[in-house]
Amino acid sequence: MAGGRPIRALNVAEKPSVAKAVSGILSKNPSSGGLRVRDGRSRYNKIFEFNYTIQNQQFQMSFTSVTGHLMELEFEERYRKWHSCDPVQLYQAAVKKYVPEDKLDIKRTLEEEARKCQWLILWLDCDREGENIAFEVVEVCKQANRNLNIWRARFSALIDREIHYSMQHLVRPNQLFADAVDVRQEIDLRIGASFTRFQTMLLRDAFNINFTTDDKNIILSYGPCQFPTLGFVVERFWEIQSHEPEEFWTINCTHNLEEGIATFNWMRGHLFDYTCAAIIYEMCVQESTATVTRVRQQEKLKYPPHPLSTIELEKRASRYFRMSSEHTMKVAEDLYQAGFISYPRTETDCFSERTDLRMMVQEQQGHPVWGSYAQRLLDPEAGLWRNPSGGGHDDKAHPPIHPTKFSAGENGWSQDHHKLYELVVRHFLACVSQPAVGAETTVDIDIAGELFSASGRVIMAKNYLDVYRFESWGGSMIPTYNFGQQFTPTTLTLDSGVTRPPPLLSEADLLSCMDKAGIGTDATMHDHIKKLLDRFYATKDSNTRFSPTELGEALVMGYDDMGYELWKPYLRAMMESDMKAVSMGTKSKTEVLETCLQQMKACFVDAKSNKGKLFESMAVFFERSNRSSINEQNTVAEVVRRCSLCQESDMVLRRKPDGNFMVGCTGFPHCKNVVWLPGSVSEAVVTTNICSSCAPGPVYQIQFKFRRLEIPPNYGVDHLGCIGGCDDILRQLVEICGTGSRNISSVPGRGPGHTPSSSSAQRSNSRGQGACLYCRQTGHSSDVCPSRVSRGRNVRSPEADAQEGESSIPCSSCGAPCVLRTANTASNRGRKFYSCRSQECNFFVWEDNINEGGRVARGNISRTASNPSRSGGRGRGGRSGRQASDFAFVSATGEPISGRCFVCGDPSHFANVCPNRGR
DNA sequence: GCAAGGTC
Repeated sequence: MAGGRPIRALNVAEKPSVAKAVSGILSKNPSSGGLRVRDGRSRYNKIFEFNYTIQNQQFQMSFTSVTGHLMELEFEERYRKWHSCDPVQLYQAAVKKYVPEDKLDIKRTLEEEARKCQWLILWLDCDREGENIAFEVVEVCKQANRNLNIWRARFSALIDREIHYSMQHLVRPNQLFADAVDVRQEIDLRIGASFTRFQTMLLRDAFNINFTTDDKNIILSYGPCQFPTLGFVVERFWEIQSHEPEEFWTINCTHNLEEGIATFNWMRGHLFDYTCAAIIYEMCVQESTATVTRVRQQEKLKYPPHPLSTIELEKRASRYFRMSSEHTMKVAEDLYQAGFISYPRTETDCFSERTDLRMMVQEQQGHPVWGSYAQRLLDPEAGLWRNPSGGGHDDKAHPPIHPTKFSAGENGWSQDHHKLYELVVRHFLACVSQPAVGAETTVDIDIAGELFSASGRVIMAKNYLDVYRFESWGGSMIPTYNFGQQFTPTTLTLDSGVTRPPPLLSEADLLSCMDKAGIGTDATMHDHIKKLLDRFYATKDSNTRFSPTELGEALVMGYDDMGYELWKPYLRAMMESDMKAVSMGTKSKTEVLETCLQQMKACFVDAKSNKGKLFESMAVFFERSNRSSINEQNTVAEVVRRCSLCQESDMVLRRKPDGNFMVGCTGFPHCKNVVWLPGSVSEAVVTTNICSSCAPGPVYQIQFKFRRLEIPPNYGVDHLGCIGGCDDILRQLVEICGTGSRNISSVPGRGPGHTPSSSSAQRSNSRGQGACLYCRQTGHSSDVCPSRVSRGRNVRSPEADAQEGESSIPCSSCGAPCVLRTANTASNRGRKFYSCRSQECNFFVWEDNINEGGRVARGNISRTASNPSRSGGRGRGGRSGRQASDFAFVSATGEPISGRCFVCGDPSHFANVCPNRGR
């Protein structure tokens, strides 16, 4: 590059702080002539000036910034109004990128500066969005100065060496990265706007959604990020609702010594089969001497967390302080703006090797609470320092969140500012500390062939736990044992428990789900969560756990009933992989856009024709509204034909407040032309088929669905009909069923459709009333419908567990699997029993014996203090020589319960020695 | 009035 006259270059960063930081670094050299600052058109985006040399060429640098995206994507004016078009048109409607009003001042600064420069150097963040913003800046600057020489600086941290290196090794901007973002923007806009308009106009006025005083303004939004987020909440809620508690049993053993108490856990964990657990327990009781089979001592380390990314900050603030992710980001932004912490929106969880970590620790030495810990960290003799280990994420744009300025608390800080700053500092100090060290002892014992294990832990060095007060690592003592040592347990109990459903999703859980599925970015995840609350789709309790509202559940249920997974994260995942393909150049921008929008349009059209499902799911929770007749004018009605009476307006298909359909003239009340349809219509959709005989045309045919129970058996449920006068079937059904022109209850003999419930009390019970939404049978509600089991809402059903021949329990005699079978003998036909699969073993037990006779001792049963007998018995097979009659059981309350055989019910022996077994 | 993504 030649020397000579200095070149004027305009540098642009993504945010003011980066413009300031990079200018500061580049102007440190005395030859820079110092750093000068002047105002631009925007009060936030200053312009920094300094001199710089790139490969012997002198430059006069101006360095300014934007604030994120400079442009927005929007539909052309004629599509902006909600009623301007059928939402389906939004899949083709023209869109344009423009600079919104509040960014015009930045645009003007860029134009003015660009005119004075020969070079444009782009310092946007080095991610896809940054690259897209770079091209927005290029577009604006090029319009002002077509001859600009355009360069891109690539940097991953605001560190002197790296910034200088970037400036000396400028590259060209990457169009493919920017294209990928263009694809995302367009898809998000078209899908979001079309579905939001569709479902809002369809449902808002049709139902009484009583969330606000003015629920006319409620928006039922759909978005490719917000809906899957709602999906996570609803799915967990359904999982909890469909949980069926299942009883299980476990054997616990304790041993008390002067040194302490050891609690031994059964290696089998727990068994769901009582008989099996009880028989094993019985064996243990009869041969209750415990033998130590292994003593293991190990050093265990508990590592400090990785450096702090945004999602971790949000999750931990939620867990430790119950702060919402949205509030956390607000407070973090304040701390960042005031210079106390680094940039809070980062995916990076590892520090660059060039970061001066020790200097950051030094800053904290004077703090009254954690200052002494910082001092210890810097003392080589303390041996507390450890270079932080990263979690493998790097957004190449920002470092992990860390303190940037010391503070012992500022005057203007709220409690939450204090808490969050403390979390950032303690987390940072923890990251550069040694892990906590513990000595763990594990003792395995054998009782009658069953294995149990106990462990204890002594904390040897707390290390990072000294400063990271949010985490703990419990220590527990265990007495000393030696290999081969034998002892008699102090207690040996058979305890029962019940499986519990998972808890509602916490905010931290929700963030994890989103992170895993790639929903949102570090900077937007909290927005999506907040949107669920703002849209009344979900609520958050004081424990930061989320439940869907009836509205949220109804919407997800509606789409689920249609068979779409629009509420699942797959659409976003598909878009993400397509975006990657675009950014790699393996797929073109147009190809991805066309394919995705084509698929989504087909889905939208299908959803529109299946809107009855959304109506049905909404009707489960909400009353129909009387506003709908007026406001249905606002929905985009489907045109059937030009009105043959007034010949001025269209005849459109409408659904009335009572749920019935009609075709009426839009010229009403001036023109009163109307075609009444049969009252038995449950769904009606105008098709694109044109009737070949009715005139004047076109008259579009309508696809009808009739309620089976309301039409004669010789008529089909599905019918493609015409209202132009040519359709005999339609005419006959009007005669037979009547029209939907009267109130449904006044038509005798007509089966109920989805009659709107008339009170809130009724509404709250609506799930248990009327026909099931799924199979339309009465007697159960849709959420427990057996036909839904396979679709995942009911996680498990008892019927599914009791499959003929399914291997379900280990044989208590030989250990081989027992299978559940159904008897086919004359006396026991249909009766279920378990039998052992082994040819050598003939273990057999009636299932109803287990349920009725087996549970003789509910709750905890344990051995009494009486001495166990080891005298030979009359049993056969397995572990011989046991006799049950010497034993008594006590219940959890200490009352004695005599033992009883689970096979034949005889109290004189146990099942494993039952003479009737296998008969 | 709608999305999600930047950012103040």
